[in-house]
Amino acid sequence: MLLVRIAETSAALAATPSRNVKRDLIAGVLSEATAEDIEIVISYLSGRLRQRRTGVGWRSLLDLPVAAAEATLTVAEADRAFELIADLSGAGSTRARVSAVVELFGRATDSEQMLLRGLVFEELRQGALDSLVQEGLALATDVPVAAVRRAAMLLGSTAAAGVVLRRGGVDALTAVGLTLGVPVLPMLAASAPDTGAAVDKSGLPVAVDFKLDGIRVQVHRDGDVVSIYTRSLEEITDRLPEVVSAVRSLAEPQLVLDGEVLAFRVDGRPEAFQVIASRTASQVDVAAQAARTPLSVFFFDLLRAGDRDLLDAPLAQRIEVMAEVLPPSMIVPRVLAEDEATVGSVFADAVSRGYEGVVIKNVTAGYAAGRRDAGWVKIKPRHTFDLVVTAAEWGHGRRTGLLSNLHLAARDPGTGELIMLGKTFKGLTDELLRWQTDRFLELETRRTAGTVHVRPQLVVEIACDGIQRSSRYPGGIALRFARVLRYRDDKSPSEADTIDQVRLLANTP
DNA sequence: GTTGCTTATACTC
DNA sequence: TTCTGACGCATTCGG
DNA sequence: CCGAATGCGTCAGAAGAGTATAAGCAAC
Repeated sequence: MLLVRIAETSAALAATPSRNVKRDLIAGVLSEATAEDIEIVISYLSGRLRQRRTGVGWRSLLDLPVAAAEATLTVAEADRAFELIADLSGAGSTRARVSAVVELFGRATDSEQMLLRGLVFEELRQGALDSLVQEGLALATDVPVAAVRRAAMLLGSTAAAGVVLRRGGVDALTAVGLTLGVPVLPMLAASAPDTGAAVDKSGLPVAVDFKLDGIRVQVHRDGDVVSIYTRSLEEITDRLPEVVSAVRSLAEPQLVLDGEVLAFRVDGRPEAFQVIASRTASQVDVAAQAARTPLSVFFFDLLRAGDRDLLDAPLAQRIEVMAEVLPPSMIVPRVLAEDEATVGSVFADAVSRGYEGVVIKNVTAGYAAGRRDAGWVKIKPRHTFDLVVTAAEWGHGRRTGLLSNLHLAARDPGTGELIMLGKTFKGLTDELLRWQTDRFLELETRRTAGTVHVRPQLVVEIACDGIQRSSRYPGGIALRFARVLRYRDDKSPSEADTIDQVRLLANTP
């Protein structure tokens, strides 16, 4: 298939708001794709390259060659080019990568260059990603969407499901099962502001799991072979030797487990997220790091034990089997709750012991991978501060022409200076965006690239999940997941919160 | 040639 | 990771 | 009884914080 077919479809997708029209457009392209092309075509339609990392970023795409006049590139040729580019390494590879990129883009027309750019950045902005492609695939092949979704979850991608479907038809698609060593898309949790809202979503009874602020891991074991995958299904087995040996020590030889790795401080409270993230991201000198910061693994789900496939079993049953095959020390702290009051007390207990909150899980629900429905609902405490806006950045995409990203600062009670703690663009309605754009332009003092600096006059109430150590910001701390709640018209900057008040969050025992 | 700093990329939440 | 807004579908409301 | 209004689930897209690593480059 010619790449221009995808490029034109992508443009058409972007041009229509209707999900049904998008689905039909996708189905049209997929019905034309050959068995050889189908994986690439599905990948591209859902806005992704097949290659996980190519080493090509915005810098490499700064100056692109003049576009080709005629559309000759095929999807297979584009894929092969990215395959070669991804393989480059060592001295001189940066230059080689640039010239390979230039060559590829030089063969692409204008619309194809736009498509390739979108694929590289995963910012196609055509209003269709995986789920709509799944609907299109189902329509094109006359297969129920649910069957496509299920195979995609079990195989880790829609593209993989499409290959099976094209090669072996519906029968092959429905025959796809959980396979040891093939990671499944992880189940995701919805969120709720408090226990009442959470229980409304999940129903009762529920398992109330402590929410561990670490790194999600999916662990497969087939005898001596243990594989560990991240949330995005990247394999990180070699980075977590203690998890490998912990799982190898279990009696059950065949397992698929879902859990979180965590580290502890000497006082027994969980380490900061950054410490665990650093461990999980490190590939060099793993043994020394493991000695310095040992990780613990806590599993909260079990999808396979021996020949028992538990994917569709209710959580209550999966919990029972977990108790059979795992020692209590490897199971997430968890309480079964019949009522909201119990959920509330477990939440309070988890937070007071330094955990991130809780995730409540309906005990009748199966493992619905890749979906963010009401089966799991997370609850986290919400901290709020009144901070001063010192600048705002011009938005992109649907926020073009609007001042969007706010620079937030707290007062230094000693000097009276404002100390920047981070930025946020979240929580702003369209109306608020328009209002603040006008207001900031009135308060403008100077302008730097993409940023309008303003007189520190406006106070916003900001919610965040917590604070973290920062080497970037002058106060040594930064806000985690900051979002705007409202402007405090009733407060002047002198009444905003101080950096000391913000720091108190870090020092909770 | 080695060392140390900077930049780009890719990943976690 | 969080949040807002738009779409599509099902259910309820009103003349 | 039928079209309009409303509610809800699902999806897309706006962009934050940190950390590690490889390659490039300047200084010794």
